[in-house]
Amino acid sequence: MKTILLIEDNKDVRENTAEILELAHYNVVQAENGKQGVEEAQQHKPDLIICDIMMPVLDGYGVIHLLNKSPETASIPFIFLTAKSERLDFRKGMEMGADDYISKPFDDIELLNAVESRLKKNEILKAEFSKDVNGLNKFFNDARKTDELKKLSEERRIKQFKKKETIFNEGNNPNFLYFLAKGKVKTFKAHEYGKELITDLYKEGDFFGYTSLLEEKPYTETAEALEDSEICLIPKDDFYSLMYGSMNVMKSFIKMLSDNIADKEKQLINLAYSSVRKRVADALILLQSRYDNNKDKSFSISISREDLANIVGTATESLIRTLSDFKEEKLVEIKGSNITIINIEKLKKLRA
Amino acid sequence: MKTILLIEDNKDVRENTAEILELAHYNVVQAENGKQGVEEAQQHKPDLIICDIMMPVLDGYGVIHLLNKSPETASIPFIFLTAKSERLDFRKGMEMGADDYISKPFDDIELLNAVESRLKKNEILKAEFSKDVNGLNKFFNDARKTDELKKLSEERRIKQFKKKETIFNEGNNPNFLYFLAKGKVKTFKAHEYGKELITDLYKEGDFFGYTSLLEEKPYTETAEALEDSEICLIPKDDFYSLMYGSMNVMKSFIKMLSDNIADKEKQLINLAYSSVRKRVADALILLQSRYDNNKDKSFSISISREDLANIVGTATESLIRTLSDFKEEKLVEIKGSNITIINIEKLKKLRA
DNA sequence: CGACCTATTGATCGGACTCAAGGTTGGTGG
DNA sequence: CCACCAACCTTGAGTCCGATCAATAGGTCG
Repeated sequence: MKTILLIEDNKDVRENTAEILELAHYNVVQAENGKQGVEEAQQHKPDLIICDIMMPVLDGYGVIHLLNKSPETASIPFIFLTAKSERLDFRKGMEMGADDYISKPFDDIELLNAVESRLKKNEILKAEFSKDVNGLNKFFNDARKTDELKKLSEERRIKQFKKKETIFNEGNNPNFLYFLAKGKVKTFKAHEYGKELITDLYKEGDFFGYTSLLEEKPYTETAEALEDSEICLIPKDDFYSLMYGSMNVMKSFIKMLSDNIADKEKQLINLAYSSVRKRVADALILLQSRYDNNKDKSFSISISREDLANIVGTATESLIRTLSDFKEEKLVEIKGSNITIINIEKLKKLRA
Repeated sequence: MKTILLIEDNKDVRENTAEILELAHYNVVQAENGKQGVEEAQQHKPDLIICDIMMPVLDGYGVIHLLNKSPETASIPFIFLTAKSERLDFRKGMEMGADDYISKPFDDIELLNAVESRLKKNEILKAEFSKDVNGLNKFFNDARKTDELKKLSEERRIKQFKKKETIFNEGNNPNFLYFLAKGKVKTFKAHEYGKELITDLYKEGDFFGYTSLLEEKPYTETAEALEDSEICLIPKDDFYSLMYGSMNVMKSFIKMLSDNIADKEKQLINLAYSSVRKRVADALILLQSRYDNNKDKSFSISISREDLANIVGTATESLIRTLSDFKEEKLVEIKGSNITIINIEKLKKLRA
């Protein structure tokens, strides 16, 4: 059940409004002034806040300003309630980050509509889009379902790519966001002849190619299918209108990008100071975490030695020698190009 | 002179409004329907758009939707003009990314106020916050000047840090955004005893420590003063309210973070496949680009060999040998801990 | 001026790269 | 269905870059 925090100094209005909301099966927390409201918000983490503007002690603007100070409360949908439907008020409220506006007097329908549409919008974004790329994907998937743009997704071009086929090239100008419907894809940067460094690996359900769209610059990497794949090309315009259409979407992106930076920095220090042996262990664990879906059984993957070497950032031969060592130490099993991880725990200890 | 695009189908209203704006010394481009308006927007790149909602051919919502499709036009401030001050309209408009709302009939003052406040807000952000950290800094500086939060900046704590003093530690929880008023600072990740990798270098006027704030996680790196420094500690709440307060700020951040990722990826491939010699050349160029202010004279910097080695990601001795080579090749001059770059061109060729 | 830190040079060692060759695997066409 | 080819995997030997250890020289700060 959703919790709504209602901040309103007029007792009649407050109780009336609360009643309407409660009849619609919301859990309502009431506060009779701004200061109390802020405290309740911090304590209860409501799903939505409805707040009067003119109040003693601390007015509505003050409330939103204080709540914006912490990321936790800043992302709670915020609806202003005001007696005078004056434009100036409204403008100030919107600038400070309110999501909606209801002017008194209002009827039940109007109130509930605003509340519901706001909650629904936020729902999409709630599913913690932080950790990793998966977050982004979930976000896109969900967004597509509800967004008005969904009609566009139906016109999406689906293209087939053969194993080893190039999807986009370093230096090209980005025109699409890519969605991997089926298969596996790698993105890499080329150095000299034959030397690549794989910057990312994608699996079914992943989106890729968005960093260059965000930078509005040519691709700095090349994408290639690791196996036969089906890929949807989503016009960049759709991506942009989705991106720039909502503050919450942007928040998710900022978080995701920061995480990405942290990852790369970790990778940097490993490349600088860790031995190939450690880095190979790391790469195997990365593969497992990315491609393993039933965590119960032991994980195996078919990957070319060259690709694996390019993840680690070493020569193919060096990689193979390390893998052979791992085999002797009974950490992995090898059958052709297929690698099975037997002892993930030992591998994890090894990489540190 | 600022250019304003006015999209309005009613001839009287349009010409009247245009006249008001022209009297206020704006350059006004007129369009009499949505379709034409979009074309004009793409062609003229106006500084602001005022647009009616109800229009034949293509209505105001259609206009904003189309403009949002391209980053160039998406960032132009957008003001809706509407006859009916209905909440539903307004709500829809705001959701689609309009920045403000003016309802007809309006008087001169109201119109001009809205226009000016919007232009001013955008001004702050216009200065291309892309390329590098400098962008961020400029942004913060400008933002501080105009933002209502400026009063808070006066209560900021200024702290003195001695050379080699730690500012924050890996694993600590972030509570501040740091502003380097004077001195030099490095951030680095530690690996084993004595092995560090410098992830960033800051100079006077730079902000740092924001990635961990964005991630809302403990620091993944340590910050240390390279020389005696003066640093302002800005409470994280202030940072958050600034961040989450505006869509444009967030856009700048997204761009900046994407650029940062691209940088790190470049660094990654260098660490993986380039020789120490190349990487040293690269590091010297980095130092020059970061710390050189009068580009005419040859650039010199005083930096410990250990720190330089930690930028490159190599052992101190290896770095020194390479530096000695460079000295013999007349690329640099060395006096104690002071390094002067003599031939930057050759260095640049070398690093590739 | 002495203690301590930093820079430099030398010698040695080892990890990882390169080149080379032989073994496997899988796919294709006869 | 088999033979053959190409691509890939694996192992070996040699080499070199860069790390490490050690010792000395140069600077700096109290």
